[in-house]
Amino acid sequence: MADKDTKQCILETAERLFALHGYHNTSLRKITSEARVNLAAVNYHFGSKEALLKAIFEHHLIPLNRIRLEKIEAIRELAHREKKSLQAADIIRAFLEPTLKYRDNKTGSNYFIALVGRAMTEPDDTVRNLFLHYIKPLGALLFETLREALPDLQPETLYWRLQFTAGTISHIMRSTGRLDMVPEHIKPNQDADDLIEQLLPFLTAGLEAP
Amino acid sequence: MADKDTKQCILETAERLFALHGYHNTSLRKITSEARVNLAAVNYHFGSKEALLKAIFEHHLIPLNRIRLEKIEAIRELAHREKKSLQAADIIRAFLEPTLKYRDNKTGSNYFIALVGRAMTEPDDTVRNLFLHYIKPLGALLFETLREALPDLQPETLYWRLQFTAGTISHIMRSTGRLDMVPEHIKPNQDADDLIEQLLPFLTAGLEAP
DNA sequence: GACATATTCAAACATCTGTTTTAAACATTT
DNA sequence: AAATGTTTAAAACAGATGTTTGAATATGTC
Repeated sequence: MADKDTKQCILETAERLFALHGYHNTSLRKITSEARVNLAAVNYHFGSKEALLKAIFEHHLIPLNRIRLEKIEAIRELAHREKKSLQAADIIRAFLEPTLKYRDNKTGSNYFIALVGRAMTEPDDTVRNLFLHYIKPLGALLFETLREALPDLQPETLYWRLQFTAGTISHIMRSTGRLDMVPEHIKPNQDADDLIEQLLPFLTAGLEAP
Repeated sequence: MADKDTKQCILETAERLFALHGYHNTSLRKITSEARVNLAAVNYHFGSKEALLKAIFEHHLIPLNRIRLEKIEAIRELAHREKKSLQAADIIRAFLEPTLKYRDNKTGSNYFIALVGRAMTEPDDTVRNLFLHYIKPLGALLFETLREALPDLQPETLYWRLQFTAGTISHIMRSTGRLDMVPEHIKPNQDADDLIEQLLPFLTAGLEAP
């Protein structure tokens, strides 16, 4: 870590620590000591702790969001072009696949997805507002597109079901290791592909429920 | 607030502030100034900030958990006695109803449910471990009971679907006011009864999905 | 009333937080 | 080689945090 340049070191360490322990429970001293750089380096390179978080967000979320937007739009246009009806399962998959596979890539940024999963639930405005800024357009597109796929659903019902879906997905994103709360004797697979195959039937059935 | 006894004042104020802003973002000074008591009163009456949180948890969660356990057991026994098959919807309802209706009661402890919803996602061990201590037996019972209701499901699949369910429910519990992220023009109803009628079909369909 | 106990209060404590400062080291260009 | 801009380093700053202290006040008991 020490041989790479300081800025990148800070970025990667902060990303990991923010994801594991949350934004507020991670002090600049923890970051800099673990990254083996000087404390003042954060304020020098990024300006402030908040700006560091923003840098992390933009670094990952802008490209990730572009992929997700494109995939959803593609599904939509394909259905329009072929005059077929939009499938809720396809829409959800278009959102889930880039998200969960992002966690499995080897670029050393495996922790980012957990950080985003956390961002949604952070009680503090700093993190949540930053997150909302990037996610709102995607939420709106998802709503619109699902509205086409499920035209019989009341808008209020779709609103709720999208909320429920968001709750499920953020919960899964947040959890890096083992999920407590339920039995110990089960060792579930957490690979992106397996997880998607578990999530899709659950969410699709929920969204399409009578 | 000032006329009631100090201990109760602290308890209620802390409960509300913890629920609204999280455990770590709520300082003892915020609590005591809003409750109009002296700063030292918390440590005098409860011993520490953590012990205060524990007192809040025990005050609500022990009776609430007893109700939820009894309801689930009742559903189970009823099905056994009448030789009917257990319904996933009934089990989920037995859990949801006491939980969400707890939020609507007038005892002035409307904020507790949000606090519990938050507890699950807190990055810090203090809060999460405390919460897990109280919730684990209930999680185990839910797993067992749902296993009976859905005997065709692989245990791993049920594990995941219970996780997804937990994500949805905690997300809903956490949100006191309006949920951001999706369209502004929709004004959903948040009453316990309406919410349950929205949640039940979604979760049941998800759990029973092929 | 007088004593003992329980509670409140203001002040201080030690520690941690993000940030700033000042000087030194390094690199690059002139 | 001197000058300039960039990066690191140690120290200090100002503010917030949970907790403790010791005196003052209230409450209850004989």
